[in-house]
Amino acid sequence: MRYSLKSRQKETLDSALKRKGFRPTKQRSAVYEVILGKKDHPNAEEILLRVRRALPSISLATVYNCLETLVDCGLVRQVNLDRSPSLFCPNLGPHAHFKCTKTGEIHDFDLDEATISSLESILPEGYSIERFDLSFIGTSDQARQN
Amino acid sequence: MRYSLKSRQKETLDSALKRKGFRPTKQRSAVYEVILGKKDHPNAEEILLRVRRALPSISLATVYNCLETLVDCGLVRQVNLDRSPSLFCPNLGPHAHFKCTKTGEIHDFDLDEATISSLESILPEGYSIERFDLSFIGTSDQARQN
DNA sequence: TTTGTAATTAGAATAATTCCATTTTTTAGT
DNA sequence: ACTAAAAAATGGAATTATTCTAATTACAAA
Repeated sequence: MRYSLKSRQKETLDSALKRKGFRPTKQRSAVYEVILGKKDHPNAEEILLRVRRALPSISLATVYNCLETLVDCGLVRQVNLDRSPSLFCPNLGPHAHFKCTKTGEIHDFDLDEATISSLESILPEGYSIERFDLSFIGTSDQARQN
Repeated sequence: MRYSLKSRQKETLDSALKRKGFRPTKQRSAVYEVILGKKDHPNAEEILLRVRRALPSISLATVYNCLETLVDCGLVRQVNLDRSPSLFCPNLGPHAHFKCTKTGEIHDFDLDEATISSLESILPEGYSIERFDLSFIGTSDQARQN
């Protein structure tokens, strides 16, 4: 393999930033790495903790700034379930979220083309969709698997 | 017609409260009336303003308390779109929300049985659904119609 | 009608996020 | 490389929605 995972990530990041006219910085890169590094749904505070392992002086304001930039670039998705803090998610494919009311766990479920187009067909003419959020709230008997 | 709209509302409210062991109060009744009175999606602050026309001394804390009770009784639905304040909605039937990024308007779209069951079939065995939220973000060329 | 409990109230507290002013970094042009 | 201009990072203050607290008031069962 010619390129490591990290160097491919870096290229993705840099080209996405450049496309939007943003500058590459080590903070953005560190935040991006942290989000890709673990397939869970951390919030800004948790991301701060993880990023500080590599970049001890980064501030929470910067984490928020970086997240905003990454979301703007389409590299990361922001998820809001009820009134709890925003979560950030590396899964860019179309998917739904399931939140377990017992454990607080959040699971992703990929959506196939048929489901997506049947969802989008709910809206009549004249509505154009930028994105949609589908989330389920309930309980699951799956074990925690982070 | 034997009963006015309001007296039927009052019965619905009182029996739902009683079923859950909550007491009927004029504040709860006023908040409920306000939410049913206009088919839009007001937030707590806006509900406070509207309720004060009938009950000038009601406090914001009470509005929050009443809303929590009404949601708990299943009389009203709480809607959270991105990070903006919670909205409250009298439409109890299964529906999706559409938020227009240009006007901020929120429209409801009823979901039929087929759509609902196809949505629910996204989750595998072992997941039980208490509720789900489906919201679309985009633009619409419909005129504001509140 | 008392009496215990629940609900309302005003204001303080909290939590997530954004804003602001300053410093640091990055980039483009020399 | 050097430097000016623009963008980003930083720490702390400010904001906003919401919840909590402690005191008062209203309800409903006996």
